[in-house]
Amino acid sequence: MSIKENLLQSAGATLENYNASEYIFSERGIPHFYYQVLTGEVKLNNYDEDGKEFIQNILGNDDSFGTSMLCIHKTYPVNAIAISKCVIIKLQKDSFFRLLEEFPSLYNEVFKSLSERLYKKVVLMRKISCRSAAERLKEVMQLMKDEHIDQSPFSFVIPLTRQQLASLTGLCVETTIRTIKKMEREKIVRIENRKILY
DNA sequence: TCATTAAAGTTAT
DNA sequence: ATAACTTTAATGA
Repeated sequence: MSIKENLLQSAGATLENYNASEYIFSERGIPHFYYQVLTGEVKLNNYDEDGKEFIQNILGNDDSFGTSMLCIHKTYPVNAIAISKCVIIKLQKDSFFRLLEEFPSLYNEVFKSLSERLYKKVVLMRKISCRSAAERLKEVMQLMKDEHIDQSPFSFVIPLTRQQLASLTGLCVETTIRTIKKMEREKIVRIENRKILY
């Protein structure tokens, strides 16, 4: 779900380097660019009044982000922050829309990608609301695992810290840790040198 | 059932 | 070294 890098380049896109924890854009900012991850990982998040983080989404290789806000001229409802060192390709808003005009097939790509995002968001929201901690964690892990080919038990290494898992489910870290431990005892997950296998 | 606080051990920068 | 993450335990809503 991405636009070819060379196509973006020819339309005038530029590469940006970010270090872990650097902001790419922040909440309430005005969208000016189409963004796509080349390497590394990016999270979309919010902080509540107490400073507690809620992660909306984690993006990786070839994922685009911030696109929906570009189309509806509203300010960003989230921050975009680099999780690791990463390279982001970004294209000026006007150039992005010109590119879509020039290559209508891209419209389908973008449309499909946005729809997919929306679908997953709805599914995730339903799964993490009104459920026990263990169920929330299991559903989030399952959703991530669904993206991968190998569905056999314990084949999927959860690519998140317990902190991030907590921020993604709205649980506190301690509860997350205790629940994961319990799930290990119940053979739902396996833990190998601190990595969670599902 | 889960959040919060505190305290201590471990890993990453 | 220092910050970030992980873990355990006690306490309370």
